[in-house]
Amino acid sequence: MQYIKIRDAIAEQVSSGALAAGHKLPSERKLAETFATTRVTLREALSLLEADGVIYREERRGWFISHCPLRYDPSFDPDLLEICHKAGRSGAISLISHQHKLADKNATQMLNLLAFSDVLTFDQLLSVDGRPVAKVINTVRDDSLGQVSESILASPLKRILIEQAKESITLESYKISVSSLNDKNASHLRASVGSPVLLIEKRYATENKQKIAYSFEFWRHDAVEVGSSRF
Amino acid sequence: MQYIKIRDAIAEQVSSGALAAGHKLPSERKLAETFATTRVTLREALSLLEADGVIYREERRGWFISHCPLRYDPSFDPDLLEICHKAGRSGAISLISHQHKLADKNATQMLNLLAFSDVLTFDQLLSVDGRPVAKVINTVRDDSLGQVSESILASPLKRILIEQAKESITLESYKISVSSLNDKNASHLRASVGSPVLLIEKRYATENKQKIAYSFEFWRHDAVEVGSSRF
DNA sequence: CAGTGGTCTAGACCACACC
DNA sequence: GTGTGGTCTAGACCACTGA
Repeated sequence: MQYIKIRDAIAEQVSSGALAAGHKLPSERKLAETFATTRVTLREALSLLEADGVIYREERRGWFISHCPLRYDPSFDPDLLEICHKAGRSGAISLISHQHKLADKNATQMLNLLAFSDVLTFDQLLSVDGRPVAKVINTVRDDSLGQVSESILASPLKRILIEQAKESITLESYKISVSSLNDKNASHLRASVGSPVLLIEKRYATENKQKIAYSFEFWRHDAVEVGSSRF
Repeated sequence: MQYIKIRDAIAEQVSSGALAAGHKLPSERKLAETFATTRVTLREALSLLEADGVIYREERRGWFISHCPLRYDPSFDPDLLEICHKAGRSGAISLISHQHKLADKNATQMLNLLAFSDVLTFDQLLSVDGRPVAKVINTVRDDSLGQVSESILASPLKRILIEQAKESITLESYKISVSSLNDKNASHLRASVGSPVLLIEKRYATENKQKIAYSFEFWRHDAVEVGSSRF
């Protein structure tokens, strides 16, 4: 199993510090030549390293050394920007798009809506040190927020709900699973279609259990690890 | 992008119910012929489906349709066997191996041990409906348990600690990340080296914060989803 | 023992990133 | 424009599974 040896050789280079976080690996053709193999086998090795979070791929740009992952405690429901700040990284959220629209089947069910209700949906991109690491798809009941300006939609959902909602709101539940990126989400994250991601789903409700909002966060899996804060 | 279409075609077959959970897909050569492509491209498509948890691979045995994932709330620290039971599935834990030994570097640090301390380590395999879905590697301070018989080591760690430890013990912290299987762990899970897994790390301590035990659970990622119980 | 999956080769063409 | 990564072909051999 040649690709195991290649993986180990590259992993060794990374952990020895010969390759620093954020640096680009040599081209696939050069690496294949270095290890006297073909690109197919080499890419097998690189995919393993990607699965382990040692390196990550940017579509058509190449392979890069991963940074230390962010720590994320879902039950505590932290502010995404605060997580970055506390880790000494520079985080930024940009608004990709937003729209008031009729709730689709999924939204109707998740928010317990009547037929023909409106929702506000907005997509965000979280970048850390300039690299897009998470795409967030938010959906909020249209009648639960006051008038919100576009600039506010580039804040973390939790912050928006706290500041704009008419009632006090808490994280009701969350779910974490492994998934893969579709076409659209992949391009925002400069990733390839089908790249593995960590999917974090969150639901918000008022104190008397009325469902208000939910979000899907698609995280590049090398960029985050989930755990209790005390860890 | 041929492999996207192949993925979608197979996913469609699965969600339509034409292929039931646990069933085996046709051989790669047959599928490749069906979709008029080569095995390399076909396997690309299958890998995507695997990443999405739609199907899973058993080493040299082929590809199978995934079951509904188990729900796992790490902060609640559920009993693995109870999770299965509640989901109407039949779960079983088997003891792979166990050993009293000198703590290695990792154990010394995780348990805050003095040099030359002993630990008890034991590896377990969790099977659901006959399929091995998680390998658990446990490490416990040697001086914290009474005499334990081998049969007890086929119980969930939490249960062992509750029943056998001299003091009362709680889950101190946990961590969840995406990882990949090494040689040994892969073979116990009938998986391939490098298969993506969900890694759940847990640490246990006494009420006065003395670290007592920790475990690494390597889950086939199609078999589990993590979330708050209220979800 | 037949067929399967695991691994690997040695190419090819294209669209895109970057210079 | 050059080189890169993304995708695909058409094979091959081996070790193992399962009948």
